[in-house]
Order: sequence, then C-alpha cells, then structure tokens
Amino acid sequence: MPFHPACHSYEPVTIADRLFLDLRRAILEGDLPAGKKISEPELANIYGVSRGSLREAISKLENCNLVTRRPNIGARIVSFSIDQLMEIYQIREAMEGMAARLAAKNMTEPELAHLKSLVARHKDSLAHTERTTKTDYSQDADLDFHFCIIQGSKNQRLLTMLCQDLYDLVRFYRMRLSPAFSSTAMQEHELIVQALERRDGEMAELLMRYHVRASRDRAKQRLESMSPEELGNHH
Amino acid sequence: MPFHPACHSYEPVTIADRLFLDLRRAILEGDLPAGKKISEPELANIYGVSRGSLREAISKLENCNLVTRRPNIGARIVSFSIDQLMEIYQIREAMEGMAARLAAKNMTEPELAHLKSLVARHKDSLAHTERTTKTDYSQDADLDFHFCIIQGSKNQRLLTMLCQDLYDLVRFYRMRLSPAFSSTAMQEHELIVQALERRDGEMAELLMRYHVRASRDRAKQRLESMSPEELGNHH
DNA sequence: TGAACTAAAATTGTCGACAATTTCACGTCT
DNA sequence: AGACGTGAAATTGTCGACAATTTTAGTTCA
Repeated sequence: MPFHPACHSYEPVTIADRLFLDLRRAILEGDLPAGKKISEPELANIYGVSRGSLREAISKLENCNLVTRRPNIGARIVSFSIDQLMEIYQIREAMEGMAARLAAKNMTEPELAHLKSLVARHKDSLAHTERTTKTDYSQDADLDFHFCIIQGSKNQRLLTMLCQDLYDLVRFYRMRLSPAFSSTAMQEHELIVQALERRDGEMAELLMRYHVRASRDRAKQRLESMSPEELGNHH
Repeated sequence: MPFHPACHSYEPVTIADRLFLDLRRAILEGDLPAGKKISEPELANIYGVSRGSLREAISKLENCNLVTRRPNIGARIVSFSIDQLMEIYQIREAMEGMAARLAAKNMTEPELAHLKSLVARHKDSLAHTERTTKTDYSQDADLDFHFCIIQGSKNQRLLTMLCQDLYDLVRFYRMRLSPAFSSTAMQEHELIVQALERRDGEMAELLMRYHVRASRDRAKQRLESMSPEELGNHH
C-alpha cells in the first residue's frame, strides 16, 4: 500500500517538508487537478499553516517540476501534454541507458539478487493473478525495477536527477494514463537483468534504451487510440 | 564580457530573483568559497534585504545544485569533489549524446549556420591569438557550442534539465580548474558539426559521446597532475 | 586531561502584517 | 454592443518579530 517513496524518503522534520509531501501526493493522485492555479491563501487555510511555509513547499514542488511559477502571477500545477511525455521518454532513454551501463559494472551481488527476486515476483504475479488488480501492482513493480538499476549505477548525481527531477513527472503521467503493463515489457526486463548478471554494460545499455523506446511507442499508441474526452479529463 | 547567461536569462523582476543571480555569480566566481556555510543574517545584512527574500534565493540556488540545505542546520555552498565531477561527465555523455542525435533531426538551417560560424570563429581565435587570454574565451565558446546543440534538439525538458540542473555545476568546476581548451577538443567539435550537417543522428550521438568522454579523461588527467595544495584551495 | 552536562548565544523555522502588483468589475465613450 | 479606461478587490512579494532548534562556551566531575 505504499505511495512509492523512491527518493524523498526522508522524515518530514519541518512543516514545509510535511506540506511538500502532502501536496506532492495530492498532485500525483489527482486531488489537485492538472493545470489548476494554486491559491496561496486558500491552500494555507486548508492545511492550517502560514503562507510562508506554504511558499517554501511550493518552491520544493517547483524543483520536482510538478508546478511552475511566474513572478507576481502565481503557481500552477503542471499540465498534461503528450509532447512533454514523449520528451521525458527521450531523456529516460539516454539517462537510464547510461544507468544500466554503469550498473553492470557497479551493482553489488546483493543488489543484483534483490533485482532478480523483484523480477521473479513480478513475473509470478503477472502469470497467476487475474487482470483485476494487476495494473496497480505492476506499475509499482516497474518503477521499482528502474529505481534498482539507477541505484545500482552508483552515480549519486544520476540518481538524484532522475528521482528528484524526472520521476515525479513520470508518476504524474502514469497516474493519469493507468496503462496496462504488458508481458512484453516484462520480457524486456528479464533480458536486461541477464545482461547485468553477465556484467555486460554495453548490452545492458542497448537493451535498456530499447526498452524505454518501446515503452514510449506503446504509450504513444495507447494515447492515440484514446478518445479526446478521456485525454481532456486531465486538463 | 558576458557572464554567460545560457538559461536563467530572464529579467530579475523580484528582489529574490536579483539576489539569486547575484549569489549565483558570487559562487561561480569564487567570492563565496566552496563548502562554506551560508549565514542567513550575515548575507541578508550584506545585501540589504530581509531574510525571507534571501531564503527564497537560497532555495533557487538549491535547485541549481549550487548549495545544499539541511533542516534546522542551514545551507552551505556545494563542495569540490573529483568524484562528483566525474559523475557529471557521465551524465553529460548520456544526455548530450541524445541531444546531438535529436539536433541532427530537429536543428533548423539558421541554427546550423550559427553553430558553424561559432566553431569557425573559435578555430580562428585558437589559431591567431597568443595563449594569453585564450582560455577565457575558449571556455565560453565551448559552453556556447554545447548549448547550441542542446537547444537544437528541440527537447525543452532536456534543455532545462541540462541548463538549470547541471550546467551551473559545470561552470562551478570549470571556474575552479581553468583548464586549457585543446585543439583536439576543437577538432572533435568540427566532426560533430559535420555529422549534424549530414543530418546523421546516429553518428552525431556517437561523436558527442566520444567528445564528452575524452573531455572527462583530459580533465581527470589534469586533476591527477595537480598538486594537493592546488586542489585544496577550493575546499 | 578530557568527557559529560548546562545554560547562554546564535541560527533557523514560522507567523502575521504591510506594500506592490495583478486581476476583476464597473462605468464611460465611440 | 464592444472597446477602453478607472478604481476596487484579491493575490503575490517583502518585511520584522517571535518560537524552536542547534551550536557554543563554560563548568563540573571522574
């Protein structure tokens, strides 16, 4: 039942921190609709905090690219756009490809074992369960898979750039598209793990780039088959 | 004589914005030494602003990865580390490689012409001038080159991630290493431009990745030949 | 001498009030 | 009716003061 902390898994010691986590969750889960303007006095009243703390939380949300601010105008939740989603996939192809290459070199054996068990569980769940609650779990498992590899790269900056600056956006879109996780994608995951086991960085990067590119194509295909109303819901 | 705005090229309409630009410049140029703790009351007095505005500026500096904050402890300027520099090069290899690939497809003819003239001027300057003021100009020219290609990728998110989240750090290190720009690097630039002219994305990516990797190796070699005192100056 | 406790000083976090700017509503003019 | 200008209302930016936490300095005790 976790919200999937990934990064941002620190204790909210200060009011602004707790507010940031609450608002982040609200945005990702759709409580605060995409594209909506944020009213500082209104939100400050709702959460029972001062405007100063709220502004600090909004500033953190801006770092995650979940809101955009303009001076003297205000902040608004990031809005849904197919083009932006495709841009994100292109960046993930490059960065996660590099992460896989580095992980093949730097991942520890326990980390590899953990990744393997994760994929095995995932495969099991995909084979044995009905389609009912599959998507939810699969999506989390997918994020876990990518997170493990990024962490295994042992490049701290790469980790923070992906987790802090990009993955919140990934969740933002994922929550609004609720795509089915295909068995094809899981097979791609397995191939990547095999390359990592062989410590073949070159191949791991190629396979990861292919996987992200294929995921992008699948997402695009799904989006183009969706009705305009379905897409419009999120604006 | 520009400070090289790259991104962040907006008018500082608010006090916190101007403060942010001033502090950013101070950090990059070494007025605020690396690793130093930021005293909010002290800085607020120096710049003659309230602590609130200063805190907002610090928050923006945190986005640029130029300072790190810990709750109830405070903010300090990012500190110099060879490992971190190497991490940044790895990320640049992946992201700028992708940028070159996309630029080969999406760059407009005027943009390409501008890039060509930029490299030509660069080559000229490297051939005709003495070594005196060469490095300064060359460094800016190098950044301009990379910036042009990133911009030519037409991936807005890639542009902001590189310019806002990474390139300030690149400048931070560049200003403290003051490396000579080699004619080798310039030849690599020329090869990349030729690939872009042919609209050969595959080759452009390969050449850019090679260029970034070679630059990393050159930087590492320079660093290892520096004395510990030289390196220690920046802590 | 040095480790541990204590109180004072300094620093960061939080808040409410005021100033500057934007947004909205109304009335006027063409 | 619609465009334009004006003033009020609302929103954001800025500030100084207070509260909570951390750091420091000093003292005591083993």
